[in-house]
Amino acid sequence: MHLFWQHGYEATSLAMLREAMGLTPPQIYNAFTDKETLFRKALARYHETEIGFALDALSAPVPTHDAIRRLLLGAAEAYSRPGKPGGCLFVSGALAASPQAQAIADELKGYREASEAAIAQRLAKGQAVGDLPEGFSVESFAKYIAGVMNGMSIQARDGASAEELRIMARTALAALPPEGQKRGA
Amino acid sequence: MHLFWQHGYEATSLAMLREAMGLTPPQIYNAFTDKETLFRKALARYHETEIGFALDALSAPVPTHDAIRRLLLGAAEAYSRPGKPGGCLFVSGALAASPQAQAIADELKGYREASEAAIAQRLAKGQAVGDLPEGFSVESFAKYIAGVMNGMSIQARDGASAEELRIMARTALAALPPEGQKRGA
DNA sequence: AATTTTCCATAGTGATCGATACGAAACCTG
DNA sequence: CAGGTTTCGTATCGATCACTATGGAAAATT
Repeated sequence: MHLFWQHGYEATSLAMLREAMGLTPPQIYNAFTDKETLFRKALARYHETEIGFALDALSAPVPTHDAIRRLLLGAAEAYSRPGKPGGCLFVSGALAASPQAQAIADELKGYREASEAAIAQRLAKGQAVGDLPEGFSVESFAKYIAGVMNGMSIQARDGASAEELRIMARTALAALPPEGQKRGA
Repeated sequence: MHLFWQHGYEATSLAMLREAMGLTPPQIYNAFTDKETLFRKALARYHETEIGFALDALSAPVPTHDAIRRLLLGAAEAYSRPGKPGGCLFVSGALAASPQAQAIADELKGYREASEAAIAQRLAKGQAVGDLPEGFSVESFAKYIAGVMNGMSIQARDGASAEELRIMARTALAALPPEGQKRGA
């Protein structure tokens, strides 16, 4: 997973994986069928172990502003963990790919779009309970938040520290519209 | 240039370049020495022809807010031009690379860092003339703006339209601090 | 203990990578 | 029109890619 995260799908060779896992080629193919299946297993593991912060943030019983804050600050931390490749595997894994690996690139694009959709859903919920103004486009803002996270992923890859990413996250939060009036307030 | 932009440095094969340029392999190597030099030529051409908006925006004799607005709206347009690969070559060219192509990845990282530095320089100039508050960190905000542009590049690659990118740009601009008092005003 | 069976690492498969050696065609000179 | 030179495309180079067939060692059974 770390190799795919660091070098991307295509640039990670079987020889690198073999050495890192301490397995012989037949062992790898017995266990994972082929390289593409192995990569998908790595994606699933990444989803489970590295970016739980996102689901946690979006499903936490807190006001919408706080949920988005948790999301962005969680990303700042997850994208700059010591000992891990910087950024997000969903971005680094295959942003540009050869025609043969188009299916992999599309799969990662699907993950990114799912993230954006999850943000939009959380914003829509916030709008429904009055955390956000009526005339507010949740889709547009979700695209902004998802885009900022993608940008943080690249900044992390370029060496940005956790603190620098946190500052970027807090700056991005300033674009949120002022908190709406709660119905009961 | 379009092939490198679309598929990245490593995933673009000589066979693809040969077909696209209508040249034989020796012609390519006579003209460009090797693949790496050809890529650097493509980078230079990209810098000259596709992203002049950035230098224009940062050097325009307008208030700082307007300069940053021009920068982000210019990116929205440049990253979604019809007939061109989406996003920015400096991001798509080699975000993740094999160990053999580390030099290329580092070069692109250098371009990204130079962009961020140029933004910081423009913000510092704005702070000097009172467009921005005193206690404002130009480095942090430059990292935010550069990060947003990188994020726009990925959103564009995922199919975001020019209008969607413009909305993202305007949303990002809302994070700018309120315009400071001009000295003479 | 002898024999069979199972398993697994080594060695190699065809394909493709970036890059180039060689033969043919074209061209300028005498 | 002949000779010498230069240019240029084909065919191929060694290396590496993802992937697999095969030989030999270990294990299991009689």
